Formats: sequence, structure tokens, C-alpha cells
Amino acid sequence: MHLQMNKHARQLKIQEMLQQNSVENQHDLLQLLRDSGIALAQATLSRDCAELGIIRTRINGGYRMVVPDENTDRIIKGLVGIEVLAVNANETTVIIRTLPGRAHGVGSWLDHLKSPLVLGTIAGDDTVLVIPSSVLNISDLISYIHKNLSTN
Amino acid sequence: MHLQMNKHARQLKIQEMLQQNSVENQHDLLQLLRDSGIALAQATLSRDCAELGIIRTRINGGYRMVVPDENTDRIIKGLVGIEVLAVNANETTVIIRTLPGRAHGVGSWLDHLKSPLVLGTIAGDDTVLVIPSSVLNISDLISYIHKNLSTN
DNA sequence: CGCCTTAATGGATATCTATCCATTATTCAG
DNA sequence: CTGAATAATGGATAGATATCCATTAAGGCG
Repeated sequence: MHLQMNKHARQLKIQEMLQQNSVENQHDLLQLLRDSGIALAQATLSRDCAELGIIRTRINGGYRMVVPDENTDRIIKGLVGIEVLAVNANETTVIIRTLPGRAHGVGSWLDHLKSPLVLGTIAGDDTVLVIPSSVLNISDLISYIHKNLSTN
Repeated sequence: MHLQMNKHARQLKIQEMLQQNSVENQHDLLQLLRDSGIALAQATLSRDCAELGIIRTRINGGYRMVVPDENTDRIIKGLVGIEVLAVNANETTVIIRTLPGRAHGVGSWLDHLKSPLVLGTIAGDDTVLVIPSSVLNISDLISYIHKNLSTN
């Protein structure tokens, strides 16, 4: 126990922790980290949170520590966004994340390409669900998407 | 001086103040407000900031109090006053039913949490389709959803 | 290796923010 | 009106987070 980790690994763990748990404050987070065998001082955690841009915000009633995603980060820092933020897949579907309001354009573009790999797409506001023609060629589909969209 | 204002007017003034000035902390903001003739206690300011969803974040180097815009707000606060009506699943997908018009907020919030369990979400008007990263951990995904959304 | 420089860390503490409690204002039914 | 119920507010303080300072660890480089 009390693993010695380097800073980078520790920060990754912190982000992961926050994504999987509902955390109200640094104290709770510290406890979670210690429970999972990572020893560190509150001072260090505070610095890590600052570096990771973690914010504490009120979510219905209580407080919550959140790791900003690229999106939030971009918006908060007032930067300009790009097309495709991420492409993810499981065994049967592919999900494309884009900036708010851009999903429809991305979906239309994919449809327009009329690839035999793509059965169809459904677009929300910032997410496109891509249904493959066959679950056997998901990975082909993914590389096809990367090739045809300006993935960042 | 020392105008007496109602709560609403005061909060508008606070937002305006933050949009026009670079403010590091409540103390500075309090001073600005007082300089412009608005008397209030730190306790009140703290409550106002909480109500307005104002966050304090690190922007290259220093701190900054920020009024979330619609986008940020949607992403960060996710679910203010949201009610999840039901969570259903089959072997490969999970469906969340919510109130009309609220689905997008629920989906965004789930996406924002960036759980490794969630591949992505597609929101309609009152329904969110949640695609799991792997069809093997659907039940984990369901409990995760219950834990992170105020299921009613 | 041993010295220097820089980064990382923790303990203690300062700073900043939220909340408790008591008080005052506001609303509303009668 | 008038009293009861509720909301808003400030002072004091608790709680949470950032920073100061001293120490230790981690690289360069002769």
C-alpha cells in the first residue's frame, strides 16, 4: 500500500476518480485516493486540482468537483472550437462527439459520403450515433471516419 | 449612497460586474459592488454567487470569477432541477425517460461525467439513449446512472 | 560521484467561501 | 391592519482551499 506514484499518474487517477465518483470537496477526494492506496497531502491535491482545471460547482443542492472536458474548457477559456472532438465505439455502434450544434452537420456529411460501411446516422446536438452496416467491420468504419472528418 | 436594492437587481449587477471586470475573488467583487454604491455582506454575496452558478477558475496563472454562459451552464450544471422519470435497459442499450425538453440536459450531463462505462448518448425531447462502452457491463452502467442522476 | 539547480512535496497557516444563528423585512390570510 | 409564515440578510464562525516556507527528491554536469 501507500504506493509511490509520479505526479502524472496521480493526476490521471484524480481525473478518473472524479469521473467515477460523486465528490463534494478535496477532503472527500483525498480520502478516496488514500483508500485506493495513494498517499498525498492536501496541499498537493490542491495544486493538482488547480493544474487540472478542476472546478467546484453547485449541482442541485450540494457541491461537486468536476473535471472540465475539452468543451467546457474551451468555452471557459474563450477559445474557438473544431469539428470532431472524439470518436468512440463499442461492439455494435460508433459515437462521434462534436461541439454543441454541430452534430447534424457531421451526420449529414457522413450520410452524404454514402459509404457502404455506414447504415445510417442519428444526430443529436453534439453527438452523432453511427450505425454500421455490419458489426464485423467496426474498426474499418472508425478509420473511415477518421479519414473523412477533421478529427482533432 | 448605499442604495437599497432588491435581490434580483443586485444579482444582475453582480453578473454585469463580472462581465466587465476581471475579478479574482469574492472580496474584490464585494469591494467593486460597494464602490458602486451597493451595500451587502460577504455572506449574501456568497449566496448570490451560488445561486448564479458563478464559478472560480484558474485562467493562466491567476483566479477568475466567471458567470457561466448558456453553453457552459448547460455543461457544468447539467441538471438543475432535472427529474429522471425512468431508466430502462435491454441487453445492449439503456433508455432514460425524463420530462419533455429535458433530455438534452440529462444526456449532456452524462457525457460530461466521462465515465468509461458510457460510450455516448443521444437525446431526443424526453428520452435519452445511452450507449454503453461494452454490452457486458450494462448493469454497472445502470447503477452508475442512478448514482449520478437524481432519479425521481 | 558530489555539487548545483529545479521540481515536488508536506506541515503549518493564511486566505477565501459557506453556513449557522439571530434578526429584520416581506408576503399573505383573515 | 395584525399576526403568522416565509424569505432575506448580516455577524460570527466553521469549513474548504491555496500558499508560504522548509525539506526532500530528481535530474544535469563537471
